[in-house]
Amino acid sequence: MAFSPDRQPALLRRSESQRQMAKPPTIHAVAARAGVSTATVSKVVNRINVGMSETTRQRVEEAIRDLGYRPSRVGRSLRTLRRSTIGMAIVDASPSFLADPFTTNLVAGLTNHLSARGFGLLLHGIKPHELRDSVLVRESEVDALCVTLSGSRRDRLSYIKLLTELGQPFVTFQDQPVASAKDACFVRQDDRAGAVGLARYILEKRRAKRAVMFISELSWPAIEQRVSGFRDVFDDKRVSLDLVRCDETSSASIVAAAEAYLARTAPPDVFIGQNDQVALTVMQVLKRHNIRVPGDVGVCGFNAFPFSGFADPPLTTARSPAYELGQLGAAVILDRLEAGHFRKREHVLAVDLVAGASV
Amino acid sequence: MAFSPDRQPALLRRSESQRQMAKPPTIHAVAARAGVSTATVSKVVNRINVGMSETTRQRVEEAIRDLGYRPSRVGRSLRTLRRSTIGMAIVDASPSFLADPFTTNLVAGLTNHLSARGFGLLLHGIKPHELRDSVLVRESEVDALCVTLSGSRRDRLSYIKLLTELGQPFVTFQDQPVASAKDACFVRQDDRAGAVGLARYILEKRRAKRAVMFISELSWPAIEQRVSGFRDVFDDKRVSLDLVRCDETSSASIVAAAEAYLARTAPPDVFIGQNDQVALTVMQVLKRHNIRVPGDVGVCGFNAFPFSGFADPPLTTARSPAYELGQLGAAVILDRLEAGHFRKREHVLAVDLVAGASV
DNA sequence: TTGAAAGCGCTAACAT
DNA sequence: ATGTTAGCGCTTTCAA
Repeated sequence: MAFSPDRQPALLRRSESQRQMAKPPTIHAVAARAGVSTATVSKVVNRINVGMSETTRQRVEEAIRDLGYRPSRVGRSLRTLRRSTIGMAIVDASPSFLADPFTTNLVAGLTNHLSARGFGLLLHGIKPHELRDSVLVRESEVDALCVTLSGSRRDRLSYIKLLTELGQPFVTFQDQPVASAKDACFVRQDDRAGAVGLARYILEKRRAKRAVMFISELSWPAIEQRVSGFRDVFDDKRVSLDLVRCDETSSASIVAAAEAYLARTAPPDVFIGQNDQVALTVMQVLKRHNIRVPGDVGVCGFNAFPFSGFADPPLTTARSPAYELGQLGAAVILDRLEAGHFRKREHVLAVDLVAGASV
Repeated sequence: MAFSPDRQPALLRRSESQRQMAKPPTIHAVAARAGVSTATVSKVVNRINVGMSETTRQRVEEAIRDLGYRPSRVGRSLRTLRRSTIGMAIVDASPSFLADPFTTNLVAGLTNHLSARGFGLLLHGIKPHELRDSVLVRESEVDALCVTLSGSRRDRLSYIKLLTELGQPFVTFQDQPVASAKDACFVRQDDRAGAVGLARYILEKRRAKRAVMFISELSWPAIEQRVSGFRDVFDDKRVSLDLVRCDETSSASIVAAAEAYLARTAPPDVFIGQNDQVALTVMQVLKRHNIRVPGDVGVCGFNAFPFSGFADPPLTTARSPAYELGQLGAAVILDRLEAGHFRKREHVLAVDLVAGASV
């Protein structure tokens, strides 16, 4: 039965105009060439070799090689209702959402674990107000979702509600468990305990009455936990804690905030950065003001990213197991897909003190 | 016609045992609920509203909302033969392949551009010898590929040959054009010119007879270009250039290499890092040896990652437009998909000198 | 203004 | 040991 050109759908006509785009061979082409049925080809591709003659297998493999056949994951997914793909949504206002070493290592841990098991990671950076309209939410294309959220507690709850309504399992990183999210798992590190450890260490090393912490304008759950950890220890010991907000993705903004703070008050006893980048930047400002670290003031960061140890002095900080969190999240979600439910609602990894020489 | 349970495929049976996994509503469910055909639902979903009654549209939208229907991208892709997904393969030996700020910014630029246009980015970190067996290569699941390659020129050529044979368009980042790759585009920055600029700047600022450059064990095309740029200028002015190899992903390895170098010879006039991390780490080692920068020796890096400016002294380096490369790569590949061919074989972005105070 | 129907590439139960 | 067949969810042409 010959098709008249007009009967062809517009889409196919368009792609036909793309000369380079020779249509890739399908399982039918392989079957025809090998002189077998598509079912047989499928079995060879999927290594279901029970009771298949060696010669047939070889003929099929030859045909696959000759034609350069690559099975279409789309066809398979439609049939099996599995996509072997996990979506990762990083909800962040900054276009350089991937610039933070924490996120970066998290994603690396995720992909490495997933890749090794034949799963792909579909990455999406999403602006906070765009989550509802994002492809990941609007359309169904992954087996499960991973998210790192930002914004106020209220915002985050609304995102979690939105995700829950999708009816897809998801893992959130660095967020507190939410009971109403039934098919979700909360993977995080113990930021609070990490901050408590740092705070105690600081008070061991030096007498302190005043501390200041530089944090981001955008609220992140992990940062709130860190603040709360510091505050608990400091309150107990009657140490005051100022909070200074800045755009932590911009060194200029951190510098400006530090300069402004130093202009308006005498140096405190301790400067705390919400992460290492902030702490190191503040340390440079202190140097320019001839304020010695740790002589005059102490400085500490958070995350222990690789080069924090090579600052001068080496930064006192806490090691965030970001890569491990990513791996764990991947493992947890693959297990969920197998078992049909999350075995635990929450996983918490420890944060260890890294004693530098800046406190 | 009733199905006996036994007739159900194993896969469906298995997923049935996953109680939480209620099968998501399909376009048929929506059609049934709205009392229209699937064709009509499809038109509503895709906003093809020509000649559709307002009431029908509303009924359909209501049904969509009531059921929480999300169109399946798999079904659509199978029909349209488009996946709206770009694969990104980062061929790197290190499991923390995403840790490098350059790569990180590249990927951020890619996803941001793609996300905004409804495309997803499927991320895969791949070990050099595993490319041939990776899902991205073995199976067909994306419209096009992006790659950053590593290894010797010969290795890279073999990867490019492999990718060419897939019959899929691809973009490589930071690699030299290869004529035999017909349906490929080479997007890179002018590393060579960047190095030439740095070398000239160094020789303007100080008399130098000996330079040493710390580079990675694994060969990267961009690094080769940088070496070649430095060498050209230095050869011309009779400045010697030693190359020292180390594992640039490990600060311990950089430190060890620097210590070993200093133990075996007098300090040279200039230390060059293949990137900022290497340069900053070397600078710390110099400090510990009481070798002043830039008093005794000059130091320069490459990439100008955000915190290189806050080292002490601020690092002299060259700004790599990694984020822009990612955006450009995305734009180039989407255009290829539309036009049917790459309009240019190569795109080169400039690398600008960042004069710090370390030279 | 709407619907019927074909078919995208693949898998797996069942028949042969 | 291999083949037949139905159908996964969707889009689009053409008919009504």
